[in-house]
This record gives sequence, C-alpha cells and structure tokens, in this order.
Amino acid sequence: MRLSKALVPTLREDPAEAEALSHKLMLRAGLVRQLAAGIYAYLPLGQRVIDRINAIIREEMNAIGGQEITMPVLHPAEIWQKSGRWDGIPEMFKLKDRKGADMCLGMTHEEVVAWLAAREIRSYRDLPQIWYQIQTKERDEARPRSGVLRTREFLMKDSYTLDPDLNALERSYAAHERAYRRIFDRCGLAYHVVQSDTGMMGGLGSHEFMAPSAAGEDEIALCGGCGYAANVELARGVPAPPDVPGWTREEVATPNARTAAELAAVLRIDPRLIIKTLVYVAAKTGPVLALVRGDHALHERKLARALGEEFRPAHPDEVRTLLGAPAGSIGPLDVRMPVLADEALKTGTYVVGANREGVHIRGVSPGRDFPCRFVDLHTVAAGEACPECGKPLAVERVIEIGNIFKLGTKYSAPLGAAYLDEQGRQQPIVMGSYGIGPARIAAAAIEQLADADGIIWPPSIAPFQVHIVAVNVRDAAQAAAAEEIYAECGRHEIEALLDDRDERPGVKFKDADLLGMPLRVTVGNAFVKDGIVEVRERRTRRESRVAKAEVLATIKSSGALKMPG
RNA sequence: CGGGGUGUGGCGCAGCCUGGUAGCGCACCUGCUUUGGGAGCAGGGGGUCGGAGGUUCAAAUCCUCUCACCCCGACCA
Repeated sequence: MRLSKALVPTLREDPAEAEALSHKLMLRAGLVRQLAAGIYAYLPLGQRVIDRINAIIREEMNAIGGQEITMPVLHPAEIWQKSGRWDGIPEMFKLKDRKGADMCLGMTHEEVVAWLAAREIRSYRDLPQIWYQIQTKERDEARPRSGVLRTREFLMKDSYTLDPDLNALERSYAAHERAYRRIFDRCGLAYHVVQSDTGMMGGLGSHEFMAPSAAGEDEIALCGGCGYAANVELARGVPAPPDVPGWTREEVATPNARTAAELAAVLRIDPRLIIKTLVYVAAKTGPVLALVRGDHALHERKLARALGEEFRPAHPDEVRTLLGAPAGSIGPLDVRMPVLADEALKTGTYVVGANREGVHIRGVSPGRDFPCRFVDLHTVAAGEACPECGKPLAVERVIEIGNIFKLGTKYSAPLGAAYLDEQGRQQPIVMGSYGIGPARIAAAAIEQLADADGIIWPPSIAPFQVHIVAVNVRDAAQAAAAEEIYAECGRHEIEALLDDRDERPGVKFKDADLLGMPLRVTVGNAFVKDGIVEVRERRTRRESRVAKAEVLATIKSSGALKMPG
C-alpha cells in the first residue's frame, strides 16, 4: 500500500471527543471514524487489523473443529418470544416490517442456533457440533463509550457448541478455553482468565478473558498466591476485622449523620464498626434490607444472585414509610422484612440506625440481636484475603476480550432442539456459547503496548509488517531504492507500507511512529551517500544500518516480526 | 435513566459574560525557498456560528425549546 494514494487520515492532535488512549490513537492513526455514538467505520488500516485478528480466530476455531457459518442480523420476533427474551432486554433494537410483523436486530445468536439445531440435529450421531460466525451484533447500549470498546454495532466472533450431555459440554468448554488462550497469546495480549457471573440466566458456569488496561470497564480480583481470579461481581474476599470495643448495647445521639463516613466522624469510631443499612424493593420478595460494613460497597449483582431476582433501590419516601426514619438513621432491629447481611458481619458488634431520626444504637450483633441471612454482598477491595489461600488479593481494571459460557438447555428446550439418544429417547441438546470481540482485541493491544509516540502493534495483528520511508521522494535515487525495497517485500510476501508522499522527513517519521508497524525501513541521505538503509524496530527503537542488498535478509531475521513465546 | 460539559471552516480552539462587518493555529490551493523528527515567506479558497422559535434597529453573543456528541454516575444509604 502506498501512503500517497491510501485513505490513512492521520491527525496531528488528539480529537476532542476521545478520552481513552486507544480511542485517541485509533482516531489519530486513521484506523476508524465515528458515524454516531457507538457506531464506527473502519478505514483501511483498521480493517486490516481486524482482518488479521479474525484470521487468527478462524485458524484456532477451525483447529478445535469449529465450522464457520453466517447467521442473519435481522431476526423474527418469534424465536426470541419462544426463548423468553423478547421482553425485558432494553438493549434490543426492535422494528417492524412492512406487514407490521415484529422483528429485531440480533444482539447474540443463541436463538438462531437453537432454531437451526432443532431442524437439523436429530441423532446423538450428529453430535457434538461447534458452529461459529464472525458477525455484526447490534445492541442499543445505554452508554457507548471509550471508542470501539463499547459500541452499539460491533463485530463478534460467537461460537456455539451442541452436545448430548453435560460431560460432553465440559469437553467442548475446555476446548474453547484452550483455543481462546492460543488466540489471545498469538495476538500478543496480556490477559487473565477469571470466574464470572452467569447472570440471572441460570447458566452452569462461565469464565471471562480479561486484558488489564486503565480503559477497561470491569474489575477483577487476583490472588498471587494460589491463582484465584474472579470478576469483582463474583469475587469473594475476606476483609480484616476491626478491633471491636467492649461496648454494651445503648442508644447514641447522632444528629446530622447521614452517611457512614459522617457517622464515624460524629462517633469518633472506625467506619468498620458501622453497619450500612440499604433498602431495596424486589418484585417477588418485596422490600428487603441489605447490610454491609461501613467501609464496604454493596455489589448489586451479588444481591441479585442472593435474592434470585432483580430489584431497585427504595425511594426515600418508601424508606420513611417502611422504617419510620430517613435513610441515614435506619437499621435492622425489629423490622418486618427479610434482612440479608454481608458475611463480614458474622462476628463483632456494630453501630446501626435506630429507625428514629438522629439516633443510632451501638453494641449490636447481627444474628444475635436480629435475625438475618448471611451472604456475600460486599465488593471486594484490594488487600482483602484470598478466600482460597488467605494471601492478599489484588484488584485490577480490565477489558473483557472474550467469554465462555455453559448454557445447558436454556435455549434448546424452548426452541425444541433435541436429539434421540442411543436408547431412542428424546433428549434436549446441551449448549454452550462463546464470544470474542475483535475490536476489543485491537483496542486492548493498543492500550497495553503503545508509547508516547503512538501505537506499537504486535507483529501478528499489525496492518503491515514493514513501513518503508522514502525520506525525500524528489531525490530520484532515494525514491527508486524505496520502490525497489517495496517491490522486493511484495515478492517475498512481506506486507509493506510505502510512504511515498512528498512530505518533509519529520512528518513521515512522526506518522511512522504513530502508525506503529513493527519495522521501519528508512531510505534517505545515508543511502545516497553510502548506499546505507536503516532498519529500525518500533518497539525497542533499535536501528541497524545495512547495505540495500541486505535489507530483506535483515527484515526476515528481525526479532520484531516474531511473536514472543 | 440521573448529573455535568461541549457544539463556531476538514482538525484543534478563541470570541459569548458586557449584542454592532466571524477570528487564530494546523490542514488545503498557488508561487518561491527548504528537505533526516510535524519547515519559512508571500498570496489564496473555504464557515446556514448544531437546529427551530423569540427579544431587538441589530443575535455566534440574550431568552425558550430541541437535536447531537463527550465525561461521570446508575453502591457510598
């Protein structure tokens, strides 16, 4: 590709709308342009990166027996109504066709897979199957953000396994985990595999592949001792207990103390000696109290799992009606609703609200002084002890680049995907689903590897391996030599980008750094004077000066084009 | 959904408070010079100031409504 003719609109300055590093660099390097919130066009360089990532994904999916298919983006409502997901997903784009029939845009494809399996799979002899596609998904995200990291339209590799039983599902799941590790290794990413929430879907288990990055939306807890790793929506940590004073149960006046921090200040005590009482309203359960320690944050996913249903925070007037006090003075004593307490509150005595404005009670012990169910509710914080081995946990911000999910029969049963087993009995097909976001891989690679001058692509997913700079194209000797090297790369199947623009050297070098190809080949004055061409590694900035005849050999032997490991 | 912010030429911004001929840098076009880390000089083209309505002799500027985009939140009781 010749830069003089290519659509590679690099930007000198950071675009005003970009915050995340990968977002700024993808715009500045001319990889993508935004059409609307969370909707992007991929320009030639961005497209090449996605193509290279997809090629790696295809190789590894095919290697575990995956068969590539393409399923529709436009779906009839019927299959979603059958699976029970037509209502209640606010992210779903819905529309009607000209006859008025309900349709939607696919945000995932379990329903279509189950539909296809229902028609085409009949016997245990037809199983197992692995079907995958690399297809556009449409989700009306509440808040698109961080460039291509969370968008309303995005490419996803989604695969689906069909198995006769749970043991077979375990094998398919393990095969996917191995394939995913190879994919992310080959893409040059640092990542963790963590336990994740199966959601309210009743799934049988799931893991996420998480690439550490400040731009990430998720947090994970990691144990350096035993390898325990989990999304914070699931991760359990054992917090250090406070020193409990030998106080007796008594009322204390706490005027104007609304938050745990204010209460701790008024009473001059450790915030860990306070119980925060939170009021939620669930559809089936009704009002409930959730208790966490004063220094802890409640994780709503954990509460939802404990309740077995979704819920909402109580309105301030509801709190007053239910408990007779404003939110700052409420507590779990003598209440008529279910009380869930975080496990950290199993021991010790605490300060709780008295359900009278401006009054708290200290010396209260959960379980002894009021009935409650102990469950894990608090969000794990760095430094808490690992639930497996007791060593301190670290908490890291991450980008979710892939997930694997044991579905079971949630979709196969309602859509009638069944087979006949060896005894001739009809059985539901056991499914798994597995996703990878190619654009997130690209963004994560930028986040993890870029330096102050721009992108540094892993060679496996770089749009080009070699960036040839003809320093001054008006110098016939330089231009001709650069052309020859470019042509020679083509003959040796080395993908090269030739900067043949009539630009000043500084512009070309800055762009080469920004675009981030692993190797830069510079043909300039040194060539005119001494026949020397420079081959420079983008990542290490190491440069070798070689005769033009040796350039190809130097490129081929360069460590910059080999993936580590 | 809640809160905050921003919309002025392709990009980045000033001007708005205090109404009076729409500006700056980069980019673009022409010429000359320059050519190893985002060149210099000279000349030039390009803007319904997000949109609609209103106030006024006069609106980028004030008022109302609206659209779009960005950030934070959607635990902090």
